[in-house]
Amino acid sequence: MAMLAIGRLSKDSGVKIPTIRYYESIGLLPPPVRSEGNRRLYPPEAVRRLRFIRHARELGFEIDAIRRLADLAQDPEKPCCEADLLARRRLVEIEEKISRLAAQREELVRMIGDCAHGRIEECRVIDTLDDHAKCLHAKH
Amino acid sequence: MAMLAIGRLSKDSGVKIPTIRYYESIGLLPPPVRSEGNRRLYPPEAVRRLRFIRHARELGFEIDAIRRLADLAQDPEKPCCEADLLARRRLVEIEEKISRLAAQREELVRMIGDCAHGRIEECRVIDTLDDHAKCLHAKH
DNA sequence: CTTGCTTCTCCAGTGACTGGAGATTGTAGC
DNA sequence: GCTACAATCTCCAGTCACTGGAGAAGCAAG
Repeated sequence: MAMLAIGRLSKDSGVKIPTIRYYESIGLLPPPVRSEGNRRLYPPEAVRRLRFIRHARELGFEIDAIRRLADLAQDPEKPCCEADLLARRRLVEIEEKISRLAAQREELVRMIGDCAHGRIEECRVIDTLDDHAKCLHAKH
Repeated sequence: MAMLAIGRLSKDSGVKIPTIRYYESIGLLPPPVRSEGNRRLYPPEAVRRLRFIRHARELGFEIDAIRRLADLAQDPEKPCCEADLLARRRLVEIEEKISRLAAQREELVRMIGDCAHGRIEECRVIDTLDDHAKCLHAKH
């Protein structure tokens, strides 16, 4: 089986070279064998592992969670409740983030809409920032 | 007028003491006068300025933007188009973030819903992470 | 043999804080 | 005045997940 240089692995997986090295340094990606000239040489499976990691990152999982997910993926016999739990946890996080952002959006829209585009003195944007009591929602 | 110690300012503004010192170090908050014993002594207006900053942070503005907003707030005669622009820019950012999160949410919900809670081998969560082609949307 | 590409290691920077160590200052009670 | 104890001081390191630069070495083609 043909081994891959880091540049090739990077292209095939969509993960940048420094990031691959970073993942190795934190133990997320196992250290590969080296060539005589000290270059990293990866087995073809590394592409799959890195794609897995990338995909999980794109869904916003933290490195620690990915470590666990990736370990689980190696072990087909285990029950999948932990994977499920991690996914649900991430989902809760996402929903919290969305509602926080939605509250921010609402207030910004109101600030911008109210603004008469005159001088700072009567600017709703500055005015609202200046006095939190002028927000409809104190939730953010 | 009574000057405030940093602990008092912190309580009145809702900004933690180390954060206040940090804001000073990056030039967001002007360095206050010092007591004989080298303690920071703030004028009462500092409370308002810090609340302004906190409110803007809660709306997700970056420090650089807040610097500009806070400077504008000092100058009632200026036109408010810059404040308006900064707010609109932040709004666009928020909307982008929300749509990215919504896409993540959608995929996670699908992964979790499809999962039969059996072994990893047939786990939809792991399976989907493993093969991005199994996502409906490649958008995240 | 030279040119240019890839890779190597090490280190510093990002943003916005947060917290700890160890020293000093201020204050309240006795 | 003395003793606790609280508040504050400075400096530095850590957070998270990378990202990029410097300078050196290896490698492939012409």
